[in-house]
Amino acid sequence: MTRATSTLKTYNQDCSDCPIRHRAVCARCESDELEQLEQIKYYRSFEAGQTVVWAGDTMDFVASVVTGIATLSQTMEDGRRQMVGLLLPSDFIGRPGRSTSAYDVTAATDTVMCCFRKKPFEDMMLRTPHIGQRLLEMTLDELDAAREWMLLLGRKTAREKISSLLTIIARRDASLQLTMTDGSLSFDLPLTREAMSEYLGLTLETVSRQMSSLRKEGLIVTEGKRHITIPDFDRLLEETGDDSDGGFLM
Amino acid sequence: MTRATSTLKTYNQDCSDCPIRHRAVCARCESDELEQLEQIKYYRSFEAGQTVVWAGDTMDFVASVVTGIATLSQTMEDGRRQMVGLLLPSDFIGRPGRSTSAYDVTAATDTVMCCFRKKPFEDMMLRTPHIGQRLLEMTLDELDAAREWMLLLGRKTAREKISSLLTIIARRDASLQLTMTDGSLSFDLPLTREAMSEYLGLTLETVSRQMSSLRKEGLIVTEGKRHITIPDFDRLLEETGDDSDGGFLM
DNA sequence: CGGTATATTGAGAAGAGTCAATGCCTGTGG
DNA sequence: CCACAGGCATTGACTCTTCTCAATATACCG
Repeated sequence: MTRATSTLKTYNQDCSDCPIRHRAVCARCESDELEQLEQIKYYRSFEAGQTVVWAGDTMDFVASVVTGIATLSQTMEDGRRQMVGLLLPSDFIGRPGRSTSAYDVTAATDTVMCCFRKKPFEDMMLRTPHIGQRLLEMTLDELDAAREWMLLLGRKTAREKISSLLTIIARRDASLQLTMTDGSLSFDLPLTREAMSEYLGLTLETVSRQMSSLRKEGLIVTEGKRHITIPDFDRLLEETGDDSDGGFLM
Repeated sequence: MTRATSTLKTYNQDCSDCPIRHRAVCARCESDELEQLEQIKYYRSFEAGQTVVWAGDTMDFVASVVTGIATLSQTMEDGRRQMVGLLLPSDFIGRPGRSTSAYDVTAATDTVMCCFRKKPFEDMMLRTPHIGQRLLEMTLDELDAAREWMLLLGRKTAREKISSLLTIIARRDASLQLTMTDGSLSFDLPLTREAMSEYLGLTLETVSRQMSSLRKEGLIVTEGKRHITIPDFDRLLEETGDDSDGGFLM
């Protein structure tokens, strides 16, 4: 692997500049602990579409997503695929104490990861409770997310599934940063139709049809293939099947 | 709450006699740590069908399932329900650091739980790494299980879903204890058809039809409503859609 | 022995899948 | 700078699985 690109260089300096410093597995670390982590960390970048590891392959590192989006998916013998996780910046990849990956890990967009060599990381976990504590917290959050996704996969209609996915991505983009003006939200879909279908347990065609149907009804506006605007977020929310008032609004 | 029943008494003595001693959240505890846990633990029993907590209710305890089976499920406004977890003996209920339950917790069979008052348990977690470590391990296992279930919910056919559920229950019963004679397995289904349908993301009628179909083809034999015999486990395994050789056989 | 829960079965409707054709961006090379 | 290729997305027609609604049947409880 060649020298880090300039994008990478930006991060390769110092944990204190890191955009995910306070949300990742290192969130609770003190500065001396961060120094130790810096000894065993290195950055890797992946292009959109590139596979990070295949299910069953040995993984000699664990990692945090710094920028970009990665996906976890499972494949059946006959090729049916189901995405089982969507990894956003600060999310953790790999399982301490296990040497192989249980899932295919793929970069959905261009992605930068902060990797730790597995053995040193595991050793450090033993003497640094802050890491294990934070990892427990993050794992519990992921478990909640997985369970919410189970409800979507098991019980929601195609239209509800699409609406749910769009609101989730919109919410995330809105909270993490950008783009709300008059009350409308607008963002770039980081997933292809195929990736969406793998996430939602649908076929690509059904995804496409439902997107068209939402577009025809004015619930979303599309621009090019991937840019989405949601003129009225609450109206889209009503299509998700979720408790409209219950959950927190962004 | 009245005095413990005779069944409860059996457990109420001593962690060292506990049937889940080496698998539950306390698995790694030393004897002095167990003594501390004994100070804050108490047993509760639930009858089949009884609700342990409703989603949204405050939960002032966390618990381990000692005997029996409990379920976690989510409900949509219009009544659609999806089970998101099946809790077997040694599984953990509740989330440290959260005061309300995210799910309905229901006893599927008569169940005994070893409960810990939440606040003392959380305090103890802070000074007892063994507990947090074990909980992390268990949570990662649950996350894996949830992700496997996502594949089932998103991609498997009704027949594959039923076969998968039956093999999972059969495997568990076989490993935990009993009943294999000539190569056939036999066990009591701990779930009603309705509970099965909630778990599998199907309707009750579809569950029933698929059970009948498996019965007609001789893949299972039923006796009464709930007792199942699997004459040829491998043959049933082929119906699950899973990698036949890959995974460990019981 | 009857009553109530639970489970089975049937017929028809509906949602999503399949197969196939067409359309639309993006980026590359002439 | 334009044209065209290749990947991605859309749309259509038809099929098939699963759901829905409704009627029985069967097991389990007192």
